[in-house]
Amino acid sequence: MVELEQLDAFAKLSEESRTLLSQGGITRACAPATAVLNKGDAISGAYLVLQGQLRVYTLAPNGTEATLYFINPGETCVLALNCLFNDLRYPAWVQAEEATEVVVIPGPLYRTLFRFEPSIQELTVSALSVAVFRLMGELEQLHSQRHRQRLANFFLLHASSDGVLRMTQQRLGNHLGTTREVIARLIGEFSAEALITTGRGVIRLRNIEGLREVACQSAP
Amino acid sequence: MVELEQLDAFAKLSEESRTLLSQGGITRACAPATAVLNKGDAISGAYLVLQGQLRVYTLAPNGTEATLYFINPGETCVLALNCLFNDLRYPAWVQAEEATEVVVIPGPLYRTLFRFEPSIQELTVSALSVAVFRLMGELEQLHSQRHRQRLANFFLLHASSDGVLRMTQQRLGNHLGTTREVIARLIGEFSAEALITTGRGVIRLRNIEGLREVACQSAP
DNA sequence: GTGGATATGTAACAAAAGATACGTGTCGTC
DNA sequence: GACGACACGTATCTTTTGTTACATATCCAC
Repeated sequence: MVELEQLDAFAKLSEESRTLLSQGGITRACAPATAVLNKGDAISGAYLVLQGQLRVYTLAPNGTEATLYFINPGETCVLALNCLFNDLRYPAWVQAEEATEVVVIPGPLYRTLFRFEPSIQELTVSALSVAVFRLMGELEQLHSQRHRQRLANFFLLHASSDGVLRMTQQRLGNHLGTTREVIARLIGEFSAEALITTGRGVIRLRNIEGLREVACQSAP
Repeated sequence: MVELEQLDAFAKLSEESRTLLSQGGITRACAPATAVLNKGDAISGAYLVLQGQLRVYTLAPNGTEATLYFINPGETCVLALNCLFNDLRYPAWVQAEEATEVVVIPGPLYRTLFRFEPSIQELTVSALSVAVFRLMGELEQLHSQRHRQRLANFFLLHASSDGVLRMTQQRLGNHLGTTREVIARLIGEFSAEALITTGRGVIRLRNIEGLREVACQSAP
């Protein structure tokens, strides 16, 4: 588990700020699959993930979800930063993927730190930058790729190093913003092409190169 | 036309920084419809739009464009900021929509200003924040709305106050990330429903309320 | 006004994605 | 081992979007 004290940005802080942070930060544990934030929530502070993974997603009126991005240990939630700096309500939903521990740094404290600590400025700007890049990449993909490509991509990105991905088709659909049936169809194709094998709640990648080809092939 | 001196952030700078900026900023005029930046370009500084409008878009392998966002006077290009702070190549294309004037603030100068001037920190963070919000909105729309809704939305957002939008169907297609034919089809529908009337290179909104309904109706 | 460039209308078809409706398989638990 | 909850497979149908292929219309320059 990552401790607050181990984070890069923390190490560079002044003694005073470090004390402020240690005393002012509120640690919050989130069980897997529980809601952390909902659309419209007021944001009390900056969210810093220590352990686990948060998933930020949208929920369309018809009920289909779509993952916007993940927040990994050491990263902060940019949408929360946004809300802090611009006094807005939270514009999406957040869920804990695994058992997750987050530190909430109260807004006033964060603003103070931002004002005086270069390393916090750095952290803020770079978190926002990364988010812009990720979102833009998503947007570009969504415009130019079919589900087939995006699914192959998802497999390659999220499988563990031994080529195994533990995830149900329903959840895959939620990530890509489509339905289980569509995922099943595509998985059927991939299976037939011997790119993967499947089990209950698990995908095993069998032909990484082939999947890469699918993920990269340009539109017709 | 907006002068550098009239911008909010500029007014709050120290005398010294103001001099630096006036001397270090490079003004660049861009004719309408010309390329300002291409994917892969190295970025020499922060881009600040004084006049006109820049359009940031992606170009899929099959040639279809899709607008990511617009940069209006007084705004900066966040992707350029990204590239500056993270030393990356530019990840998209930029085009001048109208006759546009931009100030390029060289990277080293901008970094210095960012380090010492709260108003520049503010500007940077808020530019990034706004971008994150816009991109997220786009992403959400793209997941949950059909072309029909998105087009109605585009009409409402981009028509002048008297309900006129001067834009060809080809360009509408480029913005929404689809082809002219699809736009023509939808425009045909809207026309038949008396929501709009059309001319060569111009759309006239006839029933704003009706369009709003189309734009807001939730998925089936 | 003629010609070329540009913009639009539209029909017909193909492909992708979404919706509906079941049947089947697998797991844990009682 | 019987049950229910959950996960998966699949077939069919509809809607939406993308493609192809022309015909027509408008504008500008000469």
